[in-house]
Amino acid sequence: MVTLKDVAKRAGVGLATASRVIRESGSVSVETAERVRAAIVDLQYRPSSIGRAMARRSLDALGIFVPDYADTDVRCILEAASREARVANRIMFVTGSRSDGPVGPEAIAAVQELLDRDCDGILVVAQNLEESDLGKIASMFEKVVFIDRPFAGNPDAAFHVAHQIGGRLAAEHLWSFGHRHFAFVTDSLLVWSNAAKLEGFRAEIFGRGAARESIEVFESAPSYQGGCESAIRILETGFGGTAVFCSDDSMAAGVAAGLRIGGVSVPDEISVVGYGDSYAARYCSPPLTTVAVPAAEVAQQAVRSLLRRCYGIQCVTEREFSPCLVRRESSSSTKSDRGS
Amino acid sequence: MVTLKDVAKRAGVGLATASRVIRESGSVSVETAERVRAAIVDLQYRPSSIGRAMARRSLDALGIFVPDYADTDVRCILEAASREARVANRIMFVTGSRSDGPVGPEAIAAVQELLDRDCDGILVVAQNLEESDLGKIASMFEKVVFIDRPFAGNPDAAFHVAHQIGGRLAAEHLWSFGHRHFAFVTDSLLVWSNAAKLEGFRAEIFGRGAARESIEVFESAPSYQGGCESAIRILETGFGGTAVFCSDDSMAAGVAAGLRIGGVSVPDEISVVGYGDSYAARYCSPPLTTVAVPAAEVAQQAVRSLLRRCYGIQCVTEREFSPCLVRRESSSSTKSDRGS
DNA sequence: CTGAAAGCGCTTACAG
DNA sequence: CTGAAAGCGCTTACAG
Repeated sequence: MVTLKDVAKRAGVGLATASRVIRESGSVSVETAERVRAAIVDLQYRPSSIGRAMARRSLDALGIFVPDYADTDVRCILEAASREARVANRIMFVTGSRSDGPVGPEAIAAVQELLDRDCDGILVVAQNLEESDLGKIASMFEKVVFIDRPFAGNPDAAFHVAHQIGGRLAAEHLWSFGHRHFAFVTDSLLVWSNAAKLEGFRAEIFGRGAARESIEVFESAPSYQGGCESAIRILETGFGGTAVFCSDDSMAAGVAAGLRIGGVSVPDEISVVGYGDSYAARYCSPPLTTVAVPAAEVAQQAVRSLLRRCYGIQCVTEREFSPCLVRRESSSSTKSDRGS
Repeated sequence: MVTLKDVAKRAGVGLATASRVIRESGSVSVETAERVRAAIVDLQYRPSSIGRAMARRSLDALGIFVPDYADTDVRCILEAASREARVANRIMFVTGSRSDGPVGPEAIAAVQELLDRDCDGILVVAQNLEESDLGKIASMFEKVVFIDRPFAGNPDAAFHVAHQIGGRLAAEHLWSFGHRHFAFVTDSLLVWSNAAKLEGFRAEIFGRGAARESIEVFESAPSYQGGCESAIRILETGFGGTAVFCSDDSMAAGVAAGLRIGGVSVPDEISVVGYGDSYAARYCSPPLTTVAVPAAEVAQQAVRSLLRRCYGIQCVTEREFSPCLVRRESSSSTKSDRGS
């Protein structure tokens, strides 16, 4: 392996000088620099990032933990995060769950591994984590940023979409179409984002004077299958409403299918609104009205804030991320009262 | 920062001994080991991976280049790759394209960066690269493995699905339903996987005695939109066939939609078969018959082969990855000759 | 502008 | 079983 020492010897200079021309720091005379550069080319020298890391005590690396690659947003997050790091001349370590066990312990183990790897900062995709998990992680290491979930213990360390606004948008949209009685379909209200969507939805609906009973909640698995099952339960319970808001597009696609199976037409009899603007929303039939979410921007800003904290790199960082409504064909104005 | 030296001093032993008990290598008396462990706990010592990397001249890290996160398989690939690396106690650096420019130069630049980071081995998701790009990359570094594309320059360094078989499966399926005249819709035959799908499709169809004209090729953008446009062109050219095979599910979903817009029913008048078994296939209407692909296994085996080459870690590695047909509702037996 | 030297935190023959 | 020492490839005061 060719080292700096070889370069210095070849160029007839000291180690320090050779280092200076490579780092382009400090002052070196033009001729000396020229000689060093020639030596580098001759020897095909490549600096060792390990040696540099040793001396500087940093790998210039960030780490990211991704609990669930199946999630729609993860693609955007990873892409935006690795790009943002690269632009700042940092590299990104990725790590995921090892098993399908509870995500809290997985996240903690992963963060520990990332720390053992001497990352300067860590990003945690935290959508399925609980406040207490975030607390534990934050106590392990100071330079952590959470994505897709707020952190009461340190709000500045969390970047996430304002899902309450997403819920409001869906409510507003359905209300304006004349709907007054709703079902909310979700996988679990223990997941922060789902609770936030419902919170916003409720705030908007109740704010317009509707009664508490006008929103019924149904829970099932976070999948097409789960949505289908919810639809069946909705029909079985004699649901008298005209609109279903789902916390996830796959579920919404399943709900639409399940309703159709049950003989209910979408959107003529029941409108369905999804969330996420994923493939499921675009390709299902009818294409879903849904709430689109700026996942990439969230990740980008999260990385930037980490870069600032780790390296003092200054860049503008936004903190507000609002979703927006995408109108498609699964929602329409109420045609008839389904007679409840 | 607490270092090994601190631990050794505290335990009253030499550096070498402390190192031995941490690495659990070499022989150390039970009592000594006990004292060292106590010191580690007392001081909350965490070994520095940078120090270790310096001494061992390896970060125990692999790198992966992902050209396009939008690709369906990428999720599986990243998940499988990072998991497989982690199981072997290695970490994974991720890097993607910086721009939307040509992927060849992007890949080369990324590999160079990964090398500069002292990765021990590199994975390249190579679906959109050309043989010459792979050649250049292979000449930069020996320990590279390509995913999703064969490499004539070194077949053992490439792991990919046998898309020819995927093409055959689609052909077999459609043929058995009585179809004899086809359209193949793709974004570009310059992409290896697309060419392979068509090659397999043709081999099967021609092998059954069909004429060359029985397969017409249409090219458009690799998206729903593109598929839609292809469908319109197919109808405009007075296509007399009864089946469309697409190199990609999104395009197939678009084709189905486009045909419907053109007044042609799917699958009653024209059958559509997609490729990839992505969300688009599951959620579009009608759900698409498609070819499912073992993307995760390909990535897993690619990582394993790299682990073997970089660290001599032995594990069974498969080299054959066959897709399989998923029958859904977009294909059926020919009802009528569309009179060509 | 330049270079010798110390130091970053480990591992690993080697000698005892 | 144990420890002093050399070495991994850089960076960076410091003195000249």
